Amino acid sequence: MTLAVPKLRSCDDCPIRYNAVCSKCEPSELAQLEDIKYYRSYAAGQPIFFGGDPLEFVGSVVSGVSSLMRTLPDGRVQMVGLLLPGDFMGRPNRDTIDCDVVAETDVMLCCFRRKPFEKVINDTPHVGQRLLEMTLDELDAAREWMLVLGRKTAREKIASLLYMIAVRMASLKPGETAATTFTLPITRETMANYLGLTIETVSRQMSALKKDGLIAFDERRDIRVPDLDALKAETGEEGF
Amino acid sequence: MTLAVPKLRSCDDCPIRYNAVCSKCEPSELAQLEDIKYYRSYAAGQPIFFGGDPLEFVGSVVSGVSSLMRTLPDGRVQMVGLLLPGDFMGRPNRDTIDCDVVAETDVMLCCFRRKPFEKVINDTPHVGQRLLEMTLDELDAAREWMLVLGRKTAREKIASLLYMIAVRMASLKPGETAATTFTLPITRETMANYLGLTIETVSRQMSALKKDGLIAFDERRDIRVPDLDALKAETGEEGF
DNA sequence: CGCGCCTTTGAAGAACTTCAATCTCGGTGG
DNA sequence: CCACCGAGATTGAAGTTCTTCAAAGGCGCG
Repeated sequence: MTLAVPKLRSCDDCPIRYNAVCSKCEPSELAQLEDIKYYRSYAAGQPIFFGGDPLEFVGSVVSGVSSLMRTLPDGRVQMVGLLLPGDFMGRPNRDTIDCDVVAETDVMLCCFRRKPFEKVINDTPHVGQRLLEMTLDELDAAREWMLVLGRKTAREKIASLLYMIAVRMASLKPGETAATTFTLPITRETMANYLGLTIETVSRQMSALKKDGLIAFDERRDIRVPDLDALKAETGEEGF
Repeated sequence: MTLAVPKLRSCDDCPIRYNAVCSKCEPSELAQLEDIKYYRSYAAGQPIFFGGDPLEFVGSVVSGVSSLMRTLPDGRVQMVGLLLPGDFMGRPNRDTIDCDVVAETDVMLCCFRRKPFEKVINDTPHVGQRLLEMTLDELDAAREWMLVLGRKTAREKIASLLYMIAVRMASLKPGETAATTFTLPITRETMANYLGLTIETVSRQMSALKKDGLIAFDERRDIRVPDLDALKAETGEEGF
């Protein structure tokens, strides 16, 4: 199921060299990581981890987008994280993974077997420090998302998701602060599972935002935002 | 507004010595922390931080319960974290705090000015390692909560909150795995703000759970759970 | 061309909120 | 001592939002 492993070899050429968990590493630390790293690729739609499975490796998203999801016994699903290039997957000192992880687009990972990675964390300072920073940022994002899930209307939820994706996709290309056009990396169903809505409500609100001129799209995935501030005003986060 | 500062002095006697951010410290590390620590107390209802304020100190909850909350410009509120004894507040390498923090009960904190605390993290391994562990646990909890907020019914939300509090309160007293009686540290309004509900819905569902014999209470805060498994079955997390 | 997947749209129904009234209890002052 | 007051909590009725159920449209692929 995995795609052909790409030829990337040196960390120097890596697109996430300065965002990922390795970004604070000194040359000697980087060499240790480079020794134990390996790449894996997944096609869009493929599972990367199943919740409850032994956590054999951890790693960084090099390219593509993947999701973390939690599932209730009766099948209800909630997405709990969106991993873009640079984001880290898995956690040290934990034998099993607690979420399903899915490749939303074609994904390439830079992986480390968990035990050797834990050794690097214990023996050197900068990987653990960077991982702490990244984890704190993710915690902030999760809390922001709790506000969206708990207190926003369907329309505000959609606007918040689109706005977040516009900003995060843009931040991957240095120079831009927010993209006015982007391709949604996820389906309507995944959007619904992010927002705690049904697919029908997502569709209706997307149509409503389109009718109101806040977004435009013909192909269902290619979104254009004529006025990013106007979209932001729909998120409920703006003063007035 | 702060209460009289209590007389706790030595870390050896500290009730959270083996849970908190200092729990992995070796004697020399503990001595560094002990040098810079100081205590603060807050009465129930008092604010500890306002979102956006400069983050002058970080610290651990020694006793009591406090909440993290986010607020939308129009006044909608969502609680995004519940801090029990041992939990850590604030984050290193961040100049401002992004949530309001409120004392739900009388609270005592063991505080460190942020800059010296950052120095300890940079100079010694075990505080940062422990903080990473704790942050990862909080991230797991936040994601669990996203599932509650996004996909559970009002009844399941209430059951989930009560169950979580029963388990977490019990885990503070070694030996118990879950308490069958406990005092709710929060008002109905705070419960509503945790669960993304209105106060009326919380009240109705509490009454319904009481009528169904899943919980009992006379005083509004003192909850008894006759059958913890039966309560868990109402959370939606059980197989069937 | 026809099938399947994803999406959109409509209509009916359920869950939760809103608005409003009442209740309980602890504290305060007459 | 007791009546009153206010904050928190409960309960009822009406209203809104979102979901559920149902049908149909669009697009890619064999």
